[in-house]
Amino acid sequence: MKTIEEFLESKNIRVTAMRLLIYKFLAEKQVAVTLSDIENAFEKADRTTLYRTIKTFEEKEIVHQIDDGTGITKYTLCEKGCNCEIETDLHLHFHCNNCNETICLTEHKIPQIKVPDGFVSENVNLVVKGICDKCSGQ
Amino acid sequence: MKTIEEFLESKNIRVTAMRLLIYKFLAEKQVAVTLSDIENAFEKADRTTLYRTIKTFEEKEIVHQIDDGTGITKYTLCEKGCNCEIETDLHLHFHCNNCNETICLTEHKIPQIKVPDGFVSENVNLVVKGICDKCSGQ
DNA sequence: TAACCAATGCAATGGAAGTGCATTTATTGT
DNA sequence: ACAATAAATGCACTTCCATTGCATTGGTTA
Repeated sequence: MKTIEEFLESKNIRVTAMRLLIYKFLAEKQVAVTLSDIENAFEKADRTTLYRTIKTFEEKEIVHQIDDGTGITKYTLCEKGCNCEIETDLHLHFHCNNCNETICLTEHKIPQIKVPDGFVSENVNLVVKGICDKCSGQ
Repeated sequence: MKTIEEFLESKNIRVTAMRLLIYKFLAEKQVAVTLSDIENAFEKADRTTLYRTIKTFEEKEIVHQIDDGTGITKYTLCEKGCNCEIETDLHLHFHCNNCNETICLTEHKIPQIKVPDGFVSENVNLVVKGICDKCSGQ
């Protein structure tokens, strides 16, 4: 069990207080968060810092974006089984129309999508919308 | 073969010159268009009018939105086989990373997506990114 | 023809993404 | 330990798209 500091360093991310806080914030969230979510959680921090921190995390591949169709970019930590650095990885995300939360179903694989002749598939974004387990009362 | 006027009226959309022009513009486009695309095509028209016209078309279900991950909403005419008013319809869209165009592959059905227990799927948005047939040279 | 309602146009707002630059903080070499 | 260097942070600003309020135009109907 590595510490967060060691983990960040292993990814060539310089450890700062702010980055540790943002990482912990993302880690304890079970859902994808927007920049504003992070902003609200750390009122002292500047929006730009958060923006660039997330961007750094993305480049170092410990965070990936989710476009769930709400028009606002969301972010979530990459987990085991999340090969988001691989172009052909299929991102399956679920957006709850009730609580408005978006989660990453990394363990839930779906079949390869076929495209018509002449088309070359490089990347697939799949967002399922509906009611999540918490809101459906199960 | 109904005229456009008759078609719009059958959908309870009042026919105006502007609406006819916008409808024709959408009809002759083979790809999904942004508001700005329409704006550029009709320099005389106000952006608001275009925006509200598209919104009316959406409400009357002759146009549907596409979120292809570029961050800019695109629109396209619903066609035969496009049951976008049905919640469970699977929207398959293809976004070309080369020419940046997005098309609606309505004839291309894909299998039902399964979600974990407790989750209720109401709607699926699937965007495949890659190289389109024109750009792949086939 | 007057009254009404929808469509249009203008102006302005809001939210999110992104950038330039100065400042602070951390790292490296001597 | 200290100077030189590079990265991280904070502030201000810009841009782009989506959206709304309000006044005006235009078409329908009684």
